Amino acid sequence: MSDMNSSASIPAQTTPPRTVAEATYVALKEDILSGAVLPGRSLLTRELIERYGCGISPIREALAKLVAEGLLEAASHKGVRVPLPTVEDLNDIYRIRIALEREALVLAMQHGDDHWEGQILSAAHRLANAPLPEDPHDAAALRDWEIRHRAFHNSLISAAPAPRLKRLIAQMVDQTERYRALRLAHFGPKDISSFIREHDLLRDAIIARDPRAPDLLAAHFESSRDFVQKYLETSQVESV
Amino acid sequence: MSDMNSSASIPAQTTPPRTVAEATYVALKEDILSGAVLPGRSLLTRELIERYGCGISPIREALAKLVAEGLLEAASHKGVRVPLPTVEDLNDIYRIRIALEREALVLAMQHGDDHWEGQILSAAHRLANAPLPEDPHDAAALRDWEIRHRAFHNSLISAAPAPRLKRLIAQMVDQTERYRALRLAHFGPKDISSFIREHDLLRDAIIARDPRAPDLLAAHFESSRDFVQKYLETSQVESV
DNA sequence: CATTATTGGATTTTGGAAAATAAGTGGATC
DNA sequence: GATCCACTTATTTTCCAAAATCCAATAATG
Repeated sequence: MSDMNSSASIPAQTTPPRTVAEATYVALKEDILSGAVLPGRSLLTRELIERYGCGISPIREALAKLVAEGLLEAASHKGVRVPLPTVEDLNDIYRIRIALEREALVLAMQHGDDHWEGQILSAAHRLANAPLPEDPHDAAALRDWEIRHRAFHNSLISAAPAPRLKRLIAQMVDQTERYRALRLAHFGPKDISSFIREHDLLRDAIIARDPRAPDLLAAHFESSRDFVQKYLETSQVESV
Repeated sequence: MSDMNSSASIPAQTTPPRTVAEATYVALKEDILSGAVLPGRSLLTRELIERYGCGISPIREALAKLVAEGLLEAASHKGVRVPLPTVEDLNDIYRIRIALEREALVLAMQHGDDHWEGQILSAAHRLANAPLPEDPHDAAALRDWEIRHRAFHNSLISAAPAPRLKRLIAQMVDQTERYRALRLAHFGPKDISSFIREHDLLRDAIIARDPRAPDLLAAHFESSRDFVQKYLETSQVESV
């Protein structure tokens, strides 16, 4: 009971994969989000079998799941590939995420009790204690910060009694993760302090049940989107 | 070139299934939405193979896709089943749908041209010309009305340049379809005329770019949700 | 020379059979 | 009489080989 939630070995309450297909799904997803599999290039079944050391069926099942989530795109008889990052796609994704998270936050603020508030304060504290490193190449520290950042945003809407809504939000969070590298690579000290302030304001507004909190959350995501968009446009020419 | 788009043989631009898995997916989905496979009962792979006359692989792929869409729920090593309809689930689904469609409508009203307006007027006309039958047991007429109703709502947001958003909305529409039977069975003359009026107001507000149109759309869905909810609560005891 | 068929190789898709897991059953023990 | 354990059955999950399909390069034709 002492270390049920304190264990930070694995983000969230990751249940151990019960089938090969699940394990493959998790591994493949991580490789997509981390950028290990390049956008645009189509994934060959044969290579995937070697890489993840299993048969066709689990691969196929994992691919189908990722396609349904939108993390991969498929053309019949032509394989699957990671969609290319574009400004249009970025806007499309953030628009959905903002609409859904706003809804979830309203719900959470209606139904959340003091236990929920405690979770938010705890997650905010843990986020504040792992500041973004000045050096954008410190992968381990960046990853740690990302996990805590995710945990913070997750805590905000955790009290919403809407499992489908929360599952959809999780999917959109994954989608925005695809742009993670682009975002973290360009973080400067000024952006960091601005981000921290937004998080603090958000936390306080939510705890105080300030009706403007959902707008703050939306604005937070919009600034995050704009930040990525700025560097996506410039790097558009370089890549591919 | 003459009849590229004019052919109305099949609703929407239903591309013919290119693989067995696709065909199975479509058939199984239709069976779920129409209520042919009962909620709660777990689907046996063996039975599905017989029913749809194919091997395991396409079945498995179709199931995976439907699970990812939320139309089926799966437990590891314990098969899949149609989720039981509940008031909580209904609210969860409609909450998502309303948030997303509102967003899409705002976008469509910004980007829609007169071609889009024409599509709306056309779809509205076709909906008005196929009034809901007085007899709630006229399955063919009900189905025809449903198709036109869907086409109308689809036309409203068709101009939104947001493929991911529209795909997600389509998924949510499917989810609400699960409650189709419950909704159509209890439609009375009063409900019908009320529905028609809401559609007309919506059409006019959107064409006129009335900023209150998104609110009208949300209210339309809310009344639809409340209608289903009323009869879901009473029938909860009977079934299962 | 441009355009259309053909062919070969690569890739996806499928069906069935084997392995792994969960559920059900009966009997022995306390 | 109730509980637990070993065993049997049912079901899901996985693997693999064969069939269907697609793509690109080549040959043939006007």
